[in-house]
Amino acid sequence: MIVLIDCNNFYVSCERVFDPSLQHKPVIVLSNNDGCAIARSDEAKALGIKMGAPAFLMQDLIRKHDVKVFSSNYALYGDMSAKVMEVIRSFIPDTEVYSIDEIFADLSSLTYVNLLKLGTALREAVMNRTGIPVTIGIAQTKTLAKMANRYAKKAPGLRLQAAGPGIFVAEENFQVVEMLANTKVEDIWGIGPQHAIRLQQNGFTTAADFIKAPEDWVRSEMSVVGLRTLYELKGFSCIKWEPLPAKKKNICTSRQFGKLITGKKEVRQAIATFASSCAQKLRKEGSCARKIHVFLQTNVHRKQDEQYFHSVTLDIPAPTNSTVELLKYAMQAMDLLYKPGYYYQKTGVIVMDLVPETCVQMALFENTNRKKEKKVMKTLDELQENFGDVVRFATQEFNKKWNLRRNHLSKSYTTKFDQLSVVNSE
DNA sequence: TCTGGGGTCCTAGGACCC
DNA sequence: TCTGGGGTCCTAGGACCC
Repeated sequence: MIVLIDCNNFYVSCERVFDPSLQHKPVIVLSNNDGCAIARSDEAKALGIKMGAPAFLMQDLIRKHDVKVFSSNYALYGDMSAKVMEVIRSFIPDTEVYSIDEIFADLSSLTYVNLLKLGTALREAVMNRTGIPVTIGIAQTKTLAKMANRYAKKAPGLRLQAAGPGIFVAEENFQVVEMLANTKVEDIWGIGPQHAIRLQQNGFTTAADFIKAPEDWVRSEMSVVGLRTLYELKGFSCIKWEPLPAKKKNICTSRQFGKLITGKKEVRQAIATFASSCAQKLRKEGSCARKIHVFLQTNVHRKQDEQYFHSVTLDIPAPTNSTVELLKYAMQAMDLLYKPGYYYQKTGVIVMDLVPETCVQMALFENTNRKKEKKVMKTLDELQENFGDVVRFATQEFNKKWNLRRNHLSKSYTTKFDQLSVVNSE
């Protein structure tokens, strides 16, 4: 059996841990630039605030209902996530971290356990040790566990058996049947809006309908991905178990600007900053890139402006994770991309075609001193690790005009000593 | 004035090879 | 009058996830 543990309204719950006065109040956390709502408390959802809703359209609602608003604080959420995962692993060693707020655990190595009791114990332990509320779904496969988890959250009135608060166990056949019958196709993990429409058009409304669909039809309409989902729902595991995070194949850093920019200098600063961030992420992964892709675009939502969407991909002769080299190529790309006269809103750098740094093929005419450069990068990473963003390459500059808006940032409770407040005396 | 930022996998079709 | 057959690699685009 597979367990899926999912943190409830995770970013909001993190903010609540450090400010208990936020309990029972509508709270939302905004995306970068304070753009859209990306996490909502139950109270905020009840007010009709949708996932991804733009903040500037909700100003009245926020004022009227005194919604508490936060800029996203990823350093904090990352730390809290690690703590939650640690608690889970202390119960079940075989786990797969699926996202910042979700973790799968495989129970097959455990001898007989009462699943409902296990779920209850997990919820209580995570709450006691981290303050984060979680929901638990237990079933035969990952897809079914996902569904059980969702079912525990969304359909409390319908659950007949095998449920505690925030838990649903789909173990016996009748429990699975009940869950499938009460789950719509669009709520199945792996079925997005496009496939949901196609399924509905063909008379498949619920998961119980979908499970009866002919396999060759599913294969031709939804490819092998859809077929895997179908098998998973029938109780046959066919989604890979990945206990260790796989190495990334692409790494991307991109942002919208705090305000529209036009100048080449600002665009250059931004691209340099993102390229340098990609280089850092690459070194952390232990990978080198063979290609770099840079894109630059205007704001699609501003119909009155002339639009510009362009990108360039450059091959890198010898795979690298050196900031110096990546900056060089990023600047070449930037010169190809930038055209004056547009109001730019967003740019980004993607490093692609990654290879492990241990098996990097040298270029034919090597002219950089790799050993020396590696030392410089190592020092740079250590400085960053210990003191934050204190050293930069000249092109990045300081005093950015286009910095993110983060007007509602909570304190860095877990990462900065001077902002620490005593929360938990455990 | 203001609309996120990451990722993955699969498929079809073109280019190219013998 | 005739116009092969089989393969690989790469890329763009679509669909999905959080």
